[in-house]
Amino acid sequence: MPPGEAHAGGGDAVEDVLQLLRTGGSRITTSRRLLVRTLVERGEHATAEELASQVQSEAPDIHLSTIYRNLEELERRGVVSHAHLGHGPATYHLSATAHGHLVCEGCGAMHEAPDELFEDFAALVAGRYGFVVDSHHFAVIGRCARCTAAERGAPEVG
Amino acid sequence: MPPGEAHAGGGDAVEDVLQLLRTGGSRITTSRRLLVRTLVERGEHATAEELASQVQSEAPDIHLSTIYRNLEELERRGVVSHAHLGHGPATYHLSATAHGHLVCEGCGAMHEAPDELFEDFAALVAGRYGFVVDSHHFAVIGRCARCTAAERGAPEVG
DNA sequence: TTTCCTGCAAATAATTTGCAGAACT
DNA sequence: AGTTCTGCAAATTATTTGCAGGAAA
Repeated sequence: MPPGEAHAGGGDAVEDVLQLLRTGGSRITTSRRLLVRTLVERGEHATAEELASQVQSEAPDIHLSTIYRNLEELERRGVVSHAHLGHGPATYHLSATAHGHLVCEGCGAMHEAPDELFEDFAALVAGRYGFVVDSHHFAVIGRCARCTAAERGAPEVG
Repeated sequence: MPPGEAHAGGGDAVEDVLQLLRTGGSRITTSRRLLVRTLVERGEHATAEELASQVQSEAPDIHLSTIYRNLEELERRGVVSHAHLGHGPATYHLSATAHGHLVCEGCGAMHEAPDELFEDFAALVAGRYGFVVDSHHFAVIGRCARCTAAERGAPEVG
C-alpha cells in the first residue's frame, strides 16, 4: 500500500460505510462522503468542529449543523460513537476504531486504553449489577503519572 | 439525633465547611451558607440548576451565576466535586459523599457504585500507566440489566 | 473602610431546530 | 418527481464574565 494512506483498509472503509448508508435508505451526499473519509483518516477522537474544519477544507459550504446531523445519522447506524471526555465538546470516532480513554484532569492529556484494560472491571460490574459496561463511551478521569509526580513536589493552593 | 436530619453529622457538616471557607479567607454569605446546607442535605449528585432552585426556595434573589461561582470556590477548596454524567449538565456533590456512577445509556438510570468496585481497575491502570484513577469524576456508561434484557427481545432499528 | 461577593445582563460555547430550496435516486 | 439533505438563521442549553453596587471582616 502507498504511504500516506496508512490506516488499514484506506478508501475501502469509506466505501463500506457509504454502502451501509445506501442500503439503509440514506442518500450519499458530498458532505457525508467527506465526513466519512475524514473520520476514517483520523481514526481518532475528533470534535464536531474539528471534523467540520477538515471537511470544509475541501468543501467550504458544508455547514457545521450538517456535520452534526450527519454524525447523528452515522451514530444511529452504529458506524460512529461519541464520548464525553470531561469538559469540552464531545468527540466522535468510528465505532470500529473505538477504545477507552484515560484523561488527565491535571494537564488534559489523553491516553488511549485498550479494551482489554476494562475486561476485568466490566466482568465485575456485570456480575454484580448486570450492568454492561460500554468502555468506549466514557473517559476515565484521573491524574497522569507526570502530574501525579509534579504534585508530590509542589502543593496546590497558594 | 432527631429524624429528618439523617446524613451523618447534620448541621455540623455545614459548619465544618463554612469554617474551612472562613479559614481560607473566604467570606460567609447567605448564598454560601444555603448552598452548603443544600449540598449536605442532598448528599447526592445535583445540577447547578437544581441546587439553585433549592437555595432559591429560601432566598429567591440568589442568582444562578452566584451558585456557579460558589460551586467553583468550594471545588477549589476540595469540598465539592463535579462530574460529567454523559450528556446533560454537570452534577455536583460534596467530596465526602463522592462515589462512582453507572449510567445506563438506554434508560438514563443512574446507579451509585461503591469505591471498592473500582479498586482493582484503578490498581491495574496505576500499575500499567502510572495513571491515578479518580473514580468519582466520571460516569461509567453502559446498559443496565433491564435494558440489556429488553434488547434481547426487541431489535433496535425499525 | 477595604476587599470580596452578588445580581444582572450580556457574552460564550456546544448543539439543535425550522424552513425553504437544492440535491440524490 | 418525490423525498431526503442542506445552508442559514435563530433558538436552546450550560456556563462564564464585566461591571457597579452591596455586604462581610
